[in-house]
Amino acid sequence: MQQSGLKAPARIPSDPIQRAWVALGRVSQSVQCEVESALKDAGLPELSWYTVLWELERAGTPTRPKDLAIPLFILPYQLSRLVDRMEKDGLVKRIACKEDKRGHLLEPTAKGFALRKAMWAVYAPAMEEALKRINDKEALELARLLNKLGGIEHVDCGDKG
Amino acid sequence: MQQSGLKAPARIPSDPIQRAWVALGRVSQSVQCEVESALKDAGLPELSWYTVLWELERAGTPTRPKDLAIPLFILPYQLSRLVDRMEKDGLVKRIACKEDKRGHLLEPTAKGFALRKAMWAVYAPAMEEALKRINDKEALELARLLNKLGGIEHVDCGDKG
DNA sequence: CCCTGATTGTTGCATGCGCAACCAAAACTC
DNA sequence: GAGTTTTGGTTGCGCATGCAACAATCAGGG
Repeated sequence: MQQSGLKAPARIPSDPIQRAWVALGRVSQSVQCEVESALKDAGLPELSWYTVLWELERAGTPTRPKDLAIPLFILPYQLSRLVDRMEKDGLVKRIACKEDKRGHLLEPTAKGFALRKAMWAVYAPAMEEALKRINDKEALELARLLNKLGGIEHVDCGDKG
Repeated sequence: MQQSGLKAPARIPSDPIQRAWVALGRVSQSVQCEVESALKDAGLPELSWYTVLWELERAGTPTRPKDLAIPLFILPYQLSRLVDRMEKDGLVKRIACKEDKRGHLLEPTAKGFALRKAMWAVYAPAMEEALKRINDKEALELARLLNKLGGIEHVDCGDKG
């Protein structure tokens, strides 16, 4: 009396999958935390602020929130409030959008540019430190596996010099 | 006039390191989100609740918060409030600790056991689904690289049957 | 025993977040 | 071009979170 083998869609993840899941959760939390701490200790804002500033800078031109929300993996209302805070701190400004009066364009201020640069000066070494246990070859292999896992294409992360 | 090469501690992460960093951030967020959504859609609480219940169940005996906080990568005040909510829902109970009157022991209730089981029925397939793009061999390699990166030893993640 | 210091756990407060409702402008339909 | 739907973005509310201060107990001297 053999079971069909087609009915049961392996409901229990294999041990290797479970190991990968656990490692992913713990290690990402751990390194994320390390870098965030470095920024906080330097009296700088959190990484999401950097990412917004970096995306705006990279775009090179005032950008709609909706065009930022997707690459940032962020929900519209999250971005809305993030921009609220950043605008209050004078890092970005909302400027009117003539083509679509519902929205607006986001543009970093001089202070915004300066802050991104200051953050990178802390962010970069912190990233280096957090990932120091693997070498470049391992890092590439790790990135490859992660991207295969997530089906995500390559994106830049920050300043190159 | 050659630079010493000893002074400058590579402050800019190499491209492979940056790629690994970005991939780690995005992919971990993405798969974490996927699994949390599955639980939410099933009307179940979030993963941290599962993890607490699982650790308690795994211990097999009433356990001090401090002995949970470390393996859970959680701060004492976070655990304190998490237990508040779980206790209010009748999933765990705080029982007096004779040896140390400062603290107490945590014990899952019958409802707590049942909930963990119900969550695993959703959690396991969701994990499987979220990680389906890699096979077992790749998962092992991924786990190995992540653990090397984080310097973290193996831990179980949940029910095996 | 009393004093000091470390450990264990909780809490007040301000801030942040998720959700669902909401508004205004655009786009589409007839 | 009035009516409906969709899109872009914000907001009120309740809950969660981080931080720093706090209380209570324990442990180790003198």
